[in-house]
Amino acid sequence: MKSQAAPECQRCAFREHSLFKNCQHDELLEMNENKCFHTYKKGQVIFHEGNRPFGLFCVFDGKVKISRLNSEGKEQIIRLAKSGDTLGYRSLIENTKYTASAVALDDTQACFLPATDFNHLIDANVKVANDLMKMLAKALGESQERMIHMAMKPVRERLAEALLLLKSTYHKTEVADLFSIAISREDLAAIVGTAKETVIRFLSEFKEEGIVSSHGSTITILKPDRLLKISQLYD
Amino acid sequence: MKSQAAPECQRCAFREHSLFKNCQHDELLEMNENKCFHTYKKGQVIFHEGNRPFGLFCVFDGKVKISRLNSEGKEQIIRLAKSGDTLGYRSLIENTKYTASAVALDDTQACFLPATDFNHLIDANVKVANDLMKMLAKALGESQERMIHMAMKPVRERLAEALLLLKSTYHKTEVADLFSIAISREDLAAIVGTAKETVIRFLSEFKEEGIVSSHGSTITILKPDRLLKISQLYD
DNA sequence: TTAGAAAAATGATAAAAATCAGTTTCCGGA
DNA sequence: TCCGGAAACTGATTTTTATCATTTTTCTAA
Repeated sequence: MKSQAAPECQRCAFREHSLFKNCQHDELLEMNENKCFHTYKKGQVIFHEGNRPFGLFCVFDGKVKISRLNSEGKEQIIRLAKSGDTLGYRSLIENTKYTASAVALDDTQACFLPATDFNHLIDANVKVANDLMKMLAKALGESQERMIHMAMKPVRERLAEALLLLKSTYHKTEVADLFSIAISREDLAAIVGTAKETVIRFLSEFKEEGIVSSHGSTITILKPDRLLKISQLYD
Repeated sequence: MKSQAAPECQRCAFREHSLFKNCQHDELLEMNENKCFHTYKKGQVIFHEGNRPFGLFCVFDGKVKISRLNSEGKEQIIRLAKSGDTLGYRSLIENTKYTASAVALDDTQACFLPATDFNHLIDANVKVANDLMKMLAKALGESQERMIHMAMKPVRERLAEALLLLKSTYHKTEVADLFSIAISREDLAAIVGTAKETVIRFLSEFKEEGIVSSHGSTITILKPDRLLKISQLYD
């Protein structure tokens, strides 16, 4: 991986769709001064469950999973983060320890904004505070939706949903064609909330039905519309 | 049920533990002017999934379930609300339709604050806005926790957890003794996320083990500590 | 290019939970 | 207090998912 220079906040391509879209120019300059640029190899831990948060992470490049392990070592992925997404804001607001860990799924670059700067920003800029509030509300809605799906939908439908989630997280909209992703069956099972063998079995079904194809760990979605229908069977 | 006069916000006993704990006196007076007091019989709908929110509800007396139905008519309870709790704030902030319905579990009284007043309040009072932000963050944490438990914990443990949730929601701390609650097995199953027969079976196990007792729909928790242990088996 | 390890895939079986079909208990009103 | 409907409970069975064991495929690095 070639090392890159830290991107400047005021020129960051992802800012327009991030929490910082309503920052003023001087605020961006200050943020840019105080932030700290980090790179993480695939599989590396960005922060760890139980630790105290000292600031906010903002993903610049790569993908991140936010997940929790239970006492038996089974993992559940809570959400995925991509460029422009922020990590750790909930613990920061609640002023509690991290309740989940963040791990790079690909080689990842992220900026770190110290807690004091973050707090100062939301105190100073009402627009940003409002955007943060909306972000929380949106995340809450998504989390409740997910909770309900865990309780009510069988694995086959949750798997269809998970594949569509991956598509929407990873797909570059410019590319019109088929969507492919390399993901371990273990990670996929940790999103769906099931065992990896069960994921493999339903994936095999999807393959037989011509909905997806696969080679090694790479899954190609052939018919996203079919997946959508499957995921909505009991809505 | 004897009809009561609408309580005054500025004297409301639940205000200290509510979203409005940091309201100023004049704000409370104005809120009191603009609010609208409602009473609901047990089982009555307070708001309905799919409808547009026009304001915020604040429970004065009684208990409320917030839940969703799937296409097969199966219900999942998202959360319970009691005196001092607010309903509908997420939809209001996101400016979207309700994604769940609120139904009175007992005879319930609630105040309704129009959206414009609510919005005006959080624009005018930074403390309230901050409390709202913290409330959202807390709710998000709880929702994620619940999602993870749905995915990772078996029914027996989720039932133990649900019984403790009911205890913490309904129990008046003054009363030191045993906690009892009348709740239909159907509602209990809708909290746990399982079938009512399954709830009944595990309740029978708990009874055999002397952890709870029951008569009709009333469940008495004899050994809350045992429930806590059971609920934490795989944490 | 090929050996060996890791991950995907498949098969067999066990465990957990849902569903269906009853029976018993509870509770409110005549 | 007795009757009837509703809800709690129990049992039998099926369905769904997890687990364990094994084979096959893929990927990597010598």
